Amino acid sequence: MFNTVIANNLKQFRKSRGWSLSRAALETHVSKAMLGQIEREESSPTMATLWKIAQGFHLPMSVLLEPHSVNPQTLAKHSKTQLCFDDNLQFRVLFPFDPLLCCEMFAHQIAPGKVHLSNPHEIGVIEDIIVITGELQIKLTEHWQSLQAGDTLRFKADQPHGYRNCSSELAVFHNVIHYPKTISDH
Amino acid sequence: MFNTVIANNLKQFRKSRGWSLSRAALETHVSKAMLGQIEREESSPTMATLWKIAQGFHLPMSVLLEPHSVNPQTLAKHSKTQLCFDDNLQFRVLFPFDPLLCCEMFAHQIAPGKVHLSNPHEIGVIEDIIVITGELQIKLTEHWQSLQAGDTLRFKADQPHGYRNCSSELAVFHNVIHYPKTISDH
DNA sequence: CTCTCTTGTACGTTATAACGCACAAACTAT
DNA sequence: ATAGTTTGTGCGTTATAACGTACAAGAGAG
Repeated sequence: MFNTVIANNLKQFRKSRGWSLSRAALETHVSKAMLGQIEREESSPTMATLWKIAQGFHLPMSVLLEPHSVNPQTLAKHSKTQLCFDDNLQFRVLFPFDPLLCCEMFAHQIAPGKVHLSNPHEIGVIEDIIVITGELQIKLTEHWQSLQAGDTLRFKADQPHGYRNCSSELAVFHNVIHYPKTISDH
Repeated sequence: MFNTVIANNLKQFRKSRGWSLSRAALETHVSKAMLGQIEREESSPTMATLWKIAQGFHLPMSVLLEPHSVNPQTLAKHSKTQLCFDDNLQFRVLFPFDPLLCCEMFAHQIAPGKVHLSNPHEIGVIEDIIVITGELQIKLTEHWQSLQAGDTLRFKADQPHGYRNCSSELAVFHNVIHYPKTISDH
């Protein structure tokens, strides 16, 4: 269940920071005993507690809630991966989320005539678009704008946005998602 | 705080479904009284409870957790820029250095038979390579390795490294340079 | 109109999250 | 080697989540 994801993520981030339970308790204002319980999946934390933990680690909530494989601090290499199909937008992971860099990267393809509308990310998330081939239209604040191959666009992704391809050729673009490094900016 | 986000989202989705608290309780196996408490922000739900709610509404957790506020604005947009020439490596800026994100991004081209050796960056700098077209060889720790189009590589750039193109076609790759957060003056 | 059903809230009870503290084991310094 | 400090776990206590139930108000049916 979901408590496993949180337990693994909390353990991973605490270890990568080199924090003891006591240090983490000081930083998060959640008791050492409770942090231990969460890591051992002996308790399901409330949202308020999870929020304190995320604040203390200066991480967005989503990072605590998403399943992660362990990302080593050493070199990472990825060969061209299989396309995944998600509605009208095909994608593959170029770099999975890295808690140190607070970003992840995808390569997307959108076929002629297809539209994809994205749900907003949490506050503070910024996205980069780099058009590789074709022509991509992107919708921001209810307004569609056109990007050519070689164009780039950076926008706040904590708002609804969308992609579509009105041309007659496949559009390929890369998407870097930057997560906020601190939550205290809210 | 975060309970407000959840309260608003729960209310919104329940209303849009036309579900009463009783119906939602049946679907989610969370008591009517608790759902009401959550919506009125009188209680901070545990992750286990939230999971049941998401399941009952057939929604991913993230939809319950993300604020749906509108914060529209394009941060940066760049059309295809002019190539610069730097020894054997041609480049153009995709995104200039951003002190908030602590990264910058370039598109590079290296012609057949050319080699480029880079001096080490300061300690902590990490580089991403995304090969767009052609075949690129990259030298790390005195060892050349080959990357194909679609491959990615992340490495520590605070050590000597190099690029070369041994093929008969132009190689194009993108390069994201992540600077450590503590050295945001670039 | 009256009667029945539905709805959301309040309240007391039960279950469990979250806490402070003690302590054994491990680690560090002399 | 010993002494002191740190670490993570277990336990009992406190706080609160989650529950079932009662009920006033609202909605719908006849």
